[in-house]
Amino acid sequence: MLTIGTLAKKTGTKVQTIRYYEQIGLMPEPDRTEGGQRRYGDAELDRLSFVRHARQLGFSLEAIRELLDLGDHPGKSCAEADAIARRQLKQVEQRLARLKALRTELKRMVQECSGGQTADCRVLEVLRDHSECLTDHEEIGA
Amino acid sequence: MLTIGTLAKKTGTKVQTIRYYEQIGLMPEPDRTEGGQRRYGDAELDRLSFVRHARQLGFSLEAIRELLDLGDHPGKSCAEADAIARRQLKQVEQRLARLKALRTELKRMVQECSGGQTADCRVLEVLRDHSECLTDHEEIGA
DNA sequence: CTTGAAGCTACATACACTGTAGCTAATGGG
DNA sequence: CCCATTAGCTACAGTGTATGTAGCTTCAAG
Repeated sequence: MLTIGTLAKKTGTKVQTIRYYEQIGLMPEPDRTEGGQRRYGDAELDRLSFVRHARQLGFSLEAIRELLDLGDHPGKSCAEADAIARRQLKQVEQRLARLKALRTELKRMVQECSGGQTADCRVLEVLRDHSECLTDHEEIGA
Repeated sequence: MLTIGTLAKKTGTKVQTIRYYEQIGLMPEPDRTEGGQRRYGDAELDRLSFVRHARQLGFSLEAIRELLDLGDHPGKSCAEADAIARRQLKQVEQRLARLKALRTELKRMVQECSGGQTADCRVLEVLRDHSECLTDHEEIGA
């Protein structure tokens, strides 16, 4: 039986985050000691590892909820899990494209800064005047 | 004199967002009509354009606050603005690198899915067992 | 039996908005 | 001048994904 702290260490999660996952129903309510402390078994360790790994791959908690549910029904079609993963891949590719445009713009901004006074600063100038941008970039909220 | 709605349209911002920026002190308190409605001039239009453009480039509101402050003092050294932009560029490059690793992993996951039952689903399997990953990826919170 | 680490709950905070409810002002047409 | 519509107003709650804090309790080792 693992304490919450041990589980946290084993999965690279903060203790609060585990309690948060429990609160939103992503992790089950575990057994408790007489004193009221949480104790976890291997099933919980596996589940939390799955969650953390999926989070590292950028899946939302909602997507993870679906994936967990699919995993709980071994007879179900794999197609849904595949769709979720494909959706995620697409999102990642979109973000990549946007970030690349941003990098270009930022690089240009920084390269042109001559180190003088802010009155002539290229960084501020570029920010002031969008028309100077060579690329499209619409990053907000990504 | 522009209404908040016109300003919103011209800058591609939601009306609420403009009021939010005012609330957090990023935009000044504008003049009001007798009836209490906000009216904006060109200075505000410029300022908001600057803010939105910087947001599109991924700068945080805090960074933007600093940049605005630098812009208000034309005699100051450009170095600070440059440092902020460089910091931002570095962040973008880090995110790019991480996203590339993620894409690789997700692509592999999706390619291997044979479309059978979830019991044999490669997508779920990969998520279950981190050791199957070929690349490092530590995306959370990016 | 004591001590100190680790656990507990409940609540606040972060970021950058977005949405809602319920009301008021401004504007254009008849 | 009156009415309807559009746009504005405030105040507050909610989003997602945690993280931090205060003040208390339990557990395990010595």
